[in-house]
This record gives sequence, structure tokens and C-alpha cells, in this order.
Amino acid sequence: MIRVHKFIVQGVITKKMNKVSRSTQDQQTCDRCKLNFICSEASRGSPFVIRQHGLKRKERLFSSNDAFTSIYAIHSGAMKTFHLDFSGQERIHQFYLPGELLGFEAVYSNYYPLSAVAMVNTSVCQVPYERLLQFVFSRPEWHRRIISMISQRFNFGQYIASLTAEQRIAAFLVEMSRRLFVDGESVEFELVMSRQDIGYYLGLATETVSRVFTRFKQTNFIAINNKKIALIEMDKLQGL
Amino acid sequence: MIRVHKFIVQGVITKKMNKVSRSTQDQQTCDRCKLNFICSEASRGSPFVIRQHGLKRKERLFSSNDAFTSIYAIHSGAMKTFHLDFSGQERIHQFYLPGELLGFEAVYSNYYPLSAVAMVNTSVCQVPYERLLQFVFSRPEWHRRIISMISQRFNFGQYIASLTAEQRIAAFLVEMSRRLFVDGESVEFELVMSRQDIGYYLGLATETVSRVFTRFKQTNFIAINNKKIALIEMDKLQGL
DNA sequence: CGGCGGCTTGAAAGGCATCAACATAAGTGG
DNA sequence: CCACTTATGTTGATGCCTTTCAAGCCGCCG
Repeated sequence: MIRVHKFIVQGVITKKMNKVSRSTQDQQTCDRCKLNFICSEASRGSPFVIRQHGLKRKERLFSSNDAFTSIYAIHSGAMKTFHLDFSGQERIHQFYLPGELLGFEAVYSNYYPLSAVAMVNTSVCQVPYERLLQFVFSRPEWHRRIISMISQRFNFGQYIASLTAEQRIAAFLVEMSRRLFVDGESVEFELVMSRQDIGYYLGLATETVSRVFTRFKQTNFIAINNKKIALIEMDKLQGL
Repeated sequence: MIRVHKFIVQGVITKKMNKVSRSTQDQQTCDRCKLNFICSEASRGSPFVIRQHGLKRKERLFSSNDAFTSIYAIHSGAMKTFHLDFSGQERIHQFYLPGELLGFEAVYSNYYPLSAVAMVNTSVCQVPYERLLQFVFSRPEWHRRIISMISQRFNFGQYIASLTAEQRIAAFLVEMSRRLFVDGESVEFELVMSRQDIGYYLGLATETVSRVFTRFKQTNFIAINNKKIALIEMDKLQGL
């Protein structure tokens, strides 16, 4: 059996906050936020982040075609963005982990092209886009940084189409651990998303995801027990 | 037999220009350039675009790991960006058509993560990034616009992993025609990339690409003769 | 005109999806 | 807190789609 020490993703909301009060605990999670460079400079009680939403599992943050107003930063928990294809099947575009931003997809068209729902109980910070721009424009060094940050998230996604099921899942697991742990030290975490979500995300059937997990478990590449997972042979996963 | 009227992609470089002189002919192709909103405002002989490179087919514009200096706009022709995977196989990330920009992938890391080569004889405009920022920051409305432009190109790529070969190729063809013809009127064009490139891009074997083209031809969804292609039943292609 | 790279077509093998049944976990109400 | 219900995950058998290997064709360029 494996023992999982950190459950960073599975952030349970213990209290719902409607205004920003940066407690010591917040400080930790805020450190990894991609907007921290602005947010931490903004004076306390500043209107940069207007509130912190608490979302229950499966609760929706915004829907496809909603008018674009805000960027959201994941404070704790995890979300997914998706749209429904012509046959009504969910197509997952991205998962969002603590510290990551969602909503930039809507900047160009001025409406959210995708829907966003919480995969576990989640807390997000809402940053009205106009206000964000206002802040960004107020400091020259931030100009460059925001462009850089947005450029970071370019189209590196479609290459998975040429990978086998095992390669896709290995890449997915490595990617998850990389995004969860900045230091890259720990390799034990909680899969917040269902097998089906992973399948939709990687273009695989749910059963295939399950089977590959079992195969990886048998070859001792990973240890897995339902949602708890530990990457044991990271090298071998990357070497697929 | 089909007759192809427009060969916008297959821009043959008749003259190599080393400084910017916006002839009437340039004006046409520049109109569709995503940086035209800045470039057209910059006074003639301004240092915004420093020169126009002529690249022969298969010639390289920059290589993976090169230091990042400039964004490039395709003036005529077409390019592809790719990297080599561990087994030395080419993985194509994106194709770039006239008016489109490449190089933004390098902003974050400050080096080009991918290599770029011309698929046909191609002419590009080089825009040094520092100079671009200088211009962009000089006008607030441009700043907003560049952020919007970059945000436009978000991760909508990986969904192809869940499509069949026919769906991927149909989507690819529709996408190409959309990017080539702003009005969406014409459906006849020249495929500048090889079957192999298309395969690498879509995660399919070259033979599969070929087979699907033949199948589409037999069902009269398209007319195709080597590189010349006409989308006859656009609706049916989209409906796959 | 000959050679070569790109393209097409065929046959066989393999990987993944699908369908189906079951197991386990999570959620709900008494 | 337990019993029930529902959602989620696992495992097996079968079939199909795509890859792979192989051979031949076509178009392009020297």
C-alpha cells in the first residue's frame, strides 16, 4: 500500500470568504499563483481581487457563451474546461490546478468559448479583466510579464495525437506532477479527475485509461489506489 | 479535372527585397497580416520591420534552442514549426500561412523551442521582439490588442486526439481553407505541405492520409490532384 | 530521359474502442 | 449510521480502424 502525504489538490473549503483576507495559510497557496506578482503588490483591501468564490464539486463557474468579464485563479481545488460536441459528448480542453489561471481563452472573442466546472470543492479568486489590464498598464515591468505569461501557454497540446495510450497517460501523469509540485520532488498526489475525464482529455476510452493504470501498476511504474497515485519510476514513464 | 484559380499559398518569390518597400502588391498581402495594425501606422522606412527574408523551400528560419530575437510574419509562402522526438522523428507543431505570426512560443523561455522551415519558397518579415514591445507599449490600444491576439491562439489543438482519421483530415482541410480565405468564399487551394507533414501534424501515418484523401475523392467530398485541392462538400466535411 | 522523392495501394498485424458484466466507491434518505 | 441507490472503476471478449511493411506508381528536377 502507498501512503499519500500531500493532498494539495484536494483542497476542502473550510470557510467561505467573500473578501480577500490574506491569512498565513493563503500566503502559501498564493505564492504559487501566476498573478501573485501583481496581487502581492496590490495593497490590502485593494480591489484587484474582488472576491473568492467557493464552488462545490460539479458546480459551474461559467458556461460556454457567457459574456467575458473575469480571469479566475484557482486558489484551492481543481477545475476543468470543456465543451459539448455535436453528439452531446463532453470534450475536455484543460484541467486547472492551484495557482493556475483560467479565462484567457475568452479574451479574443469576448465571451467564454468553454464551460468551466469544479472537479472537487474549489475556491477561486476572481480578477475582473478590465481591472487586471488597469493594473498591468500601471507598471511598465508588468507589461512584459503578462505577455510572457500568456505566451507560455501555447499550442503544445496536439502532439498527443501521435502517441500511444501508454505514452499519453505517462505524459499526462508526469505533466500533472510537474504542475502540482514546483520543486518536482514529490511524486505522490491525488488524481482529482475521473478516469472518464482523463479519457476525454487524452482522447482515450475510459476503459483504456483504467487498463493502462493497471498495466503501469503491474510493472511497478506507479502505485495507484483509486484516486491516490504515486509515480515510482518517473524515468520509465518519461521514456515511453 | 479541377481548375484552381488561386494559389495564394504558393507564393513564388520573384524578387528578393532587403528593405521594406510597400508596393501596391505588398499592400494586398499585408492587409491580412496580424501585425498590420501596427505596421501600417509605422511611418515608411520606419524600423519596425527590419527586413524581408526570402527563404527557399526547406530552408530554415530558426532552429530549436536558438536565442529568441524576433517574431516573424509570413508575407508569402508557408512555414512549419517542428521538433524532433527522442527517436529522431519530426513532430510538427503548426503550419503558418500568409499573414500569420510565428515566434511567440519563444517569448516565455527566451529561446525558440521549435525549429521553423519553409515548406515552399517563402518570404517573411522579421520583427525584433524588443522593437515590437516598444511600439506596442507606446499606445494603450495596441497593448490590449496584442494581448488579445496572443490569447487567440490557445490550446484548442489536443481535441483531435479523440477524432478518427477522417474527422482529423476533414477538420484540417476546413481549417486550412478558413485560414487561407478570410471571406470563406473560395474552397480551392494548394496544399503546400506533404502528406507526411499532414500525417505528423495530425498524428496519422502518411498512408492513412493518402487513403482518406482517396476516400473523400470517391465520395465527392473533395476534388484532389496531387497538391491541388477543392473542397466540394464543405458541410459534409464539417459534419463528420 | 533517368533517378529520386513523394504518393498510392494492398495485405497483414496490432492497438484501441465497444459492448457487456461485475466490483467498488460515493452519495442519499430513512 | 446503515441500507439502498447511483456513479465510478475494473476486467474480459470481440471487432474495427489504423499502423506497419511492402511494392509499385507518379511527378519533378537535374
